Amino acid sequence: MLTNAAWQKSVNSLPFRKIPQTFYQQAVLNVELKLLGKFLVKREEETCLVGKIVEVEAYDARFDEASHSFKGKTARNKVMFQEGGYLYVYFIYGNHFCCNVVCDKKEVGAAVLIRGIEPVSGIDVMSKRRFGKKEISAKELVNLTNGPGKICKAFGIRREENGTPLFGDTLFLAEGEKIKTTSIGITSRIGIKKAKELPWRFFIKENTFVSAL
DNA sequence: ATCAAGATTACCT
DNA sequence: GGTAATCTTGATA
Repeated sequence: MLTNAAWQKSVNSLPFRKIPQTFYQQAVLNVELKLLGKFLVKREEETCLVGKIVEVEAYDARFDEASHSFKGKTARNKVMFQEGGYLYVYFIYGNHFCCNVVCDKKEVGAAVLIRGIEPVSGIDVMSKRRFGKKEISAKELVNLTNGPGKICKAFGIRREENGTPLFGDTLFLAEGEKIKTTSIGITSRIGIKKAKELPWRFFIKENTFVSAL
């Protein structure tokens, strides 16, 4: 186990520029658009897991019946009502965790679901968690993090990570690739029954780690 | 106390 | 393309 000072030093020496909390405190659709191409970074004891965000969906308490926050604050969704910059993690279908980036001001109740990630570093750790082995086939690789539940499994994001500040040192977002407007696809969101008409799913076109067309 | 729904995934034909 | 698995949550009584 690293000492606190050594930990701090190793975090600061990473080749990633951490996104400040103020970034998250703007309108959810603005944040959502800029999330594409950024890196999700998770520091663990032995490794550093990194992945590029390639698919996202916005949810908003104010005009969006599909959002967990639509009917107001509850024990489950209260993190969504904090000011932007925290991770909202929920458990679904008795099996899976999904993670969201909380946006906008306090009490707004808006967040962006991370649906697709292109693995960059720590792939053997992700593989072990998803498939129980470090070596995986090409077919397994494309299935590693191309869905919200798969991402949380691979990155080890569970109940304990709910409410984690994204401006801390263990789990954060970092500057990534600039994505051209022309290579961004926009559709309605996946897997919901209400508010299907809202075109709030953004993804990087042609990227293999997008969960669906 | 009971119950139905759910921001998914894996596996089947 | 279809569906079973699995259990937490929030609503209702």
